[in-house]
Amino acid sequence: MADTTGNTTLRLGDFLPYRFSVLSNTISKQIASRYQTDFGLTLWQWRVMAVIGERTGLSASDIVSLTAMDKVAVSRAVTGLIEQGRLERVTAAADARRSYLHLTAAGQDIYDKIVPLAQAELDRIAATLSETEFEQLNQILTKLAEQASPDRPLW
Amino acid sequence: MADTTGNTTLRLGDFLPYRFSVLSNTISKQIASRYQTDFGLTLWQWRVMAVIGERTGLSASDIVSLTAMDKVAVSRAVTGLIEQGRLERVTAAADARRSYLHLTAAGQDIYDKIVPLAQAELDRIAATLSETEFEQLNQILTKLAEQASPDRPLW
DNA sequence: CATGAATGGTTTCATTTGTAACTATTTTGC
DNA sequence: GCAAAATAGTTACAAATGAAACCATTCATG
Repeated sequence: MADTTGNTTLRLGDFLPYRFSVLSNTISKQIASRYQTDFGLTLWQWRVMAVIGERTGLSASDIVSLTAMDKVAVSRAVTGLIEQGRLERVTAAADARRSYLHLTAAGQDIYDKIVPLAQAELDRIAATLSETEFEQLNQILTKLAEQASPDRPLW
Repeated sequence: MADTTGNTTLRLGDFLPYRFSVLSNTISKQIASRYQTDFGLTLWQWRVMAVIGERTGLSASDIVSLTAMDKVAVSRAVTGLIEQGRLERVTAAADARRSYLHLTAAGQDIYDKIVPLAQAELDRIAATLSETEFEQLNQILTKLAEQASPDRPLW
């Protein structure tokens, strides 16, 4: 406590939220550009595919409540995927407002291609860290995420 | 290794880059909205102020090379800050292309208000974690950042 | 069983952001 | 000392994003 004014100057480059944001955006952009050039997918389209690939038949609003995407983003991603023939929509018999989403064969195809790719990205990240650090990071993220948005179930 | 196809389905909600991105965006949005409502600053305007507050007289391109912002973003942020009377620009005597940036009195004023606020945010984050976890996180971020963009000096 | 509220999803419009081209000035190489 | 390349910064335009209004349908209530 060398500063009695309370106005220590802030070192932006050391400031955790800033570093966090920069790093996260760097990683996201790399991933996004890869998915774009290799598969013509936006990050959000990929996220929608990832959710449906994991559990088929969910509706758009299921995706909204399961992820951090908002409904407009999901709607647009879904529209794009359908145009690309990678997703199909089946109106629910019981409720004409909602529809269930499924990967088409083509969709499943690239899903199967991307999953190992995503796994490889994760491995690349993990490789930078020791085993313990990797676990620590996951734990820390869980804590921070709970704190940052206590309301939203993580999954 | 229960899956011999290689196509383990991916759990998006557990996928580190995804979690990273969601968390970082949540935090950034909270901060941004605070700075916006309390001071009428965008996140980028604040970042420019933070850099200049720390070291006065830098040029826009110095900021670009020091931070992860690109030159258009910096240019726009600087323009905005000048319009708000929080930053001033002095063309360099030796080189008419560049100009040196300084906080005005008004700028210094809100800088001095924001710094403790930012500090408080950091404390709030730190409070979620144990002392060790906090250090671990910083170390891990450093490692990951080096890996993610080996080129850019951290500061 | 009709009316108002709620839900699922899309569309519209304004704002933000990114890319590329551009102006002005300075530097480099001959 | 002059043309070509480089640098600082801005502008113009396209694409991405977010907020709010908007349909259509279903649910809840009297």
